[in-house]
Amino acid sequence: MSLPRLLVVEDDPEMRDMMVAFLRKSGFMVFPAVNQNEITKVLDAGRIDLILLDVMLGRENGLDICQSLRQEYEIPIILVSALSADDQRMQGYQVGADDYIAKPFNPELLLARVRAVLRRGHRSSSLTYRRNTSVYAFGGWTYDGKKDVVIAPDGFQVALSKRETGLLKVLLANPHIPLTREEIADSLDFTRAEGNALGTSEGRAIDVLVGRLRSKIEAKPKDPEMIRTQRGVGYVFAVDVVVTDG
Amino acid sequence: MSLPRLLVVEDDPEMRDMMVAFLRKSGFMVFPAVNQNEITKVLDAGRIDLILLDVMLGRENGLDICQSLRQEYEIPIILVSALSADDQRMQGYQVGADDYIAKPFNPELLLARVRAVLRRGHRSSSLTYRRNTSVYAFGGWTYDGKKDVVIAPDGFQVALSKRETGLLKVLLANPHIPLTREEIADSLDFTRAEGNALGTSEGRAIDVLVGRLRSKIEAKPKDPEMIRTQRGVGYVFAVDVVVTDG
DNA sequence: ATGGTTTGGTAACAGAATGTAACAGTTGCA
DNA sequence: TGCAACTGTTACATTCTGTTACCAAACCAT
Repeated sequence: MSLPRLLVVEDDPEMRDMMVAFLRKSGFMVFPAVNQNEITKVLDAGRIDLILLDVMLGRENGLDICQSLRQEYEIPIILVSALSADDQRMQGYQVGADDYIAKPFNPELLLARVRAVLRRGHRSSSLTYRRNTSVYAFGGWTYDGKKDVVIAPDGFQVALSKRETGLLKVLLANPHIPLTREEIADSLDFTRAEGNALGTSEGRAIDVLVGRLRSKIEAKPKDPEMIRTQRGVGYVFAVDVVVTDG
Repeated sequence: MSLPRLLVVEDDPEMRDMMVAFLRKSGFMVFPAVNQNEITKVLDAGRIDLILLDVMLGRENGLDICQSLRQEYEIPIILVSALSADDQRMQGYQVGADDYIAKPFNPELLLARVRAVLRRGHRSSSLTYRRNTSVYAFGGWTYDGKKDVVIAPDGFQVALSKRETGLLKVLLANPHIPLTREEIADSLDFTRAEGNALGTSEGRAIDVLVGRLRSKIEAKPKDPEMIRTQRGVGYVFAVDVVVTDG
């Protein structure tokens, strides 16, 4: 099969060259662009499977470009930004971005996100978005958001604590998407300053919480199949999730 | 589906920014306003699903604004106030507010209230508001306010004490809305200074009362389905309530 | 292949929050 | 007036959750 074709939109030469080189080494065909004019040329020239779009583009704005692209293309878009403004991320999802990565980022995380978005294709999914009344089916399990209950494959209800349920919701909202501990913590505790690195024990708290949830929903908690560890990144919910409105 | 759109009316910049940031992170599109003039502009600009309205607005008064809005809009309104005046809360309901939150508040509580009000739409419901002659149906049970009797699903009447009935009324008036122990205590005892934190034993008294009511109306008091515990917040009546005028 | 470093798993602990049995004082009724 | 019911209070038990420490696994340099 052909290599996935990425478009990297970044006006900073050093950053652009670094991203292009790294992604090419990782097995992608990568096309660089500096502004919307160049984006258009690349899109007209051939198939693009995913766009990595910097938000700060000199005189142009990545959010505006994203919105403009959505008028005509269904191509997955990952926004990349150095800014940590809380509302910008939400704005990104509002203009149709599929994911959002904050600079500076671990190249492994970038790779994981790119692969995740490529795998699931274009479909908005965010860390914070949750429909409380939906029913989620995953791996033989069911989570009923309206009744707030978890049903095991054997039909029995499993009691989860508030934090465990919160973590499950985050995972259900982001299947196949690697999540850092910071992202998980942000989703569980909205008062946390987003983007702030976790302290040592805060990160361990996420690890312990993941372990506790695993012990309740994994057939083999020591060899988890649903909540996988992504070393150096965080965790990924490696199971298909079917959502039904309540 | 589209994100719920909230309007936060707060003249204190720090408080407004904090609420806006928190609510945006929680998955809402949030629009700030400082006074009635700005409110009008936001409402004219597009759909608003809920208004969070501070009562103390410099030279303007949130209660007056609420009343004014009710002349023209059916948008749910939650009043937010630092004052603890008992009658102010009643005034709020009288001018058409859907809910009332006293500062300082737990962000989780704010979120829970916003979601509850959005879910049930515009419909007056308050902690203290009670139509004593109504008939309430919930979870197979019935409470007849006129006769002041509780009928179990099996058709038999269940005797509740005065305090237990009082608690039930509070819960029936606020289905799906997390209530703190302070709010429950305020509703049960009108002479209590509203907004005052409960003493240790006062809070335990609410816990014991909840336990006693659970033991009478829950199929499994140790695993309650109607009166759920919301750790760190209080309790929530997690059952649909159908009200019929007597 | 080996040793050192980094990262993640998890058992154990501690503090906070909640459930509840038991007790005592209060209230209402016969 | 006596008694039963009611209700607040207390104390103990249980649950929840963050933190710490130890250990195992993975990774990297030599």
